[in-house]
Amino acid sequence: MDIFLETVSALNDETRMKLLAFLDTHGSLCVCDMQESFGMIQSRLSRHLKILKDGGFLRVDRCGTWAYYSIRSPLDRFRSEALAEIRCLNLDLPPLKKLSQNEGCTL
Amino acid sequence: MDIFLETVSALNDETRMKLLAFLDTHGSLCVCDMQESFGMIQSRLSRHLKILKDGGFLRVDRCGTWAYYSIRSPLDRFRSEALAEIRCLNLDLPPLKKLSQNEGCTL
DNA sequence: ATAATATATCAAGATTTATTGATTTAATAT
DNA sequence: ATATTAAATCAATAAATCTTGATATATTAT
Repeated sequence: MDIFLETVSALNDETRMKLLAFLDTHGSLCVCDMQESFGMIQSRLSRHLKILKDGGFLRVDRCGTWAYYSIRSPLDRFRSEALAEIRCLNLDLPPLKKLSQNEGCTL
Repeated sequence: MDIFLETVSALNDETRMKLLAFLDTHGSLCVCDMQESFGMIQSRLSRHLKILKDGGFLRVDRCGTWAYYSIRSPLDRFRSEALAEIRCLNLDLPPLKKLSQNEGCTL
C-alpha cells in the first residue's frame, strides 16, 4: 500500500506534473537548469525532484556536484499511463534556460 | 490539468483505496453498509465517496433515500491501471456487514 | 402530521503537505 | 587554503486536506 501511495502522492502536485512534462520534453536536466527555467528556488525544486524519484518516476545521474534528473525507463504500466495522461494535458511549460556550462560530463 | 489532478488526488488516500478495493470485491453497496463495515461515521464515508465519484472512479444509483455506489464501468486506461495496482496490494479489508433491509430496489 | 432512516453538507479543529530561507556537504576553480 | 558553485536537508511558516460533530434535506413508516 505504502509504495503505491508514495507513487500516487508523487503525482499529486501541479509543480511535479510540470516537472515530469518538462523532463519528458527535454530529457536529462540538472537541478540548476530547471531552477532557472521554472524560476523556483533550489530547495523547492530539490524537494519535488526527490519526491518524484522516490515515487519511481525519475532516475538521477550524479556527475561531480551536478545531479542530472531524467524520466526512468522503462516505466511500469501505471506510471506509463500517468505520463501519457500528463502528455495529453498540454501543460503550460516555461522555456528551457540552459545555464550550466558543464562540458565535463557525458551522460 | 485540473481534471487529472482531481483523479489523482482521489487516489491519494488510504481510506479511499480501501473503499475502491471493497467496492471492487462486493459490487454495489449503499453508504450505510460501508459505514457499518468500516466502522466509520457517515459524514466521513460520504465525503470520501464523493471524492471518488468526482474523480471518475464511482457511479451512484439513487433509490429513495439510499445511494448505491459501485465502480464505474468501463474505466479509462489510467483508472483501470490504478484499480489493477490496488488489487495487487491485497489490502486488509473489513468483512462486509449488510444491515440494509432494502428489498424495494433492484439495481 | 410525526418519527425514523439515509445521505449530504457545513464549520471547527487536527493532521499533512508545500514553501521559504538558512545551513550543510561536496566538488571545482583561483 | 579560500572562494565559488551545485545540490540536499532542516526548521518555521503557510496552505491544503482529513476528521468529527452538528445540521439540513429528503424519503419512508406509523
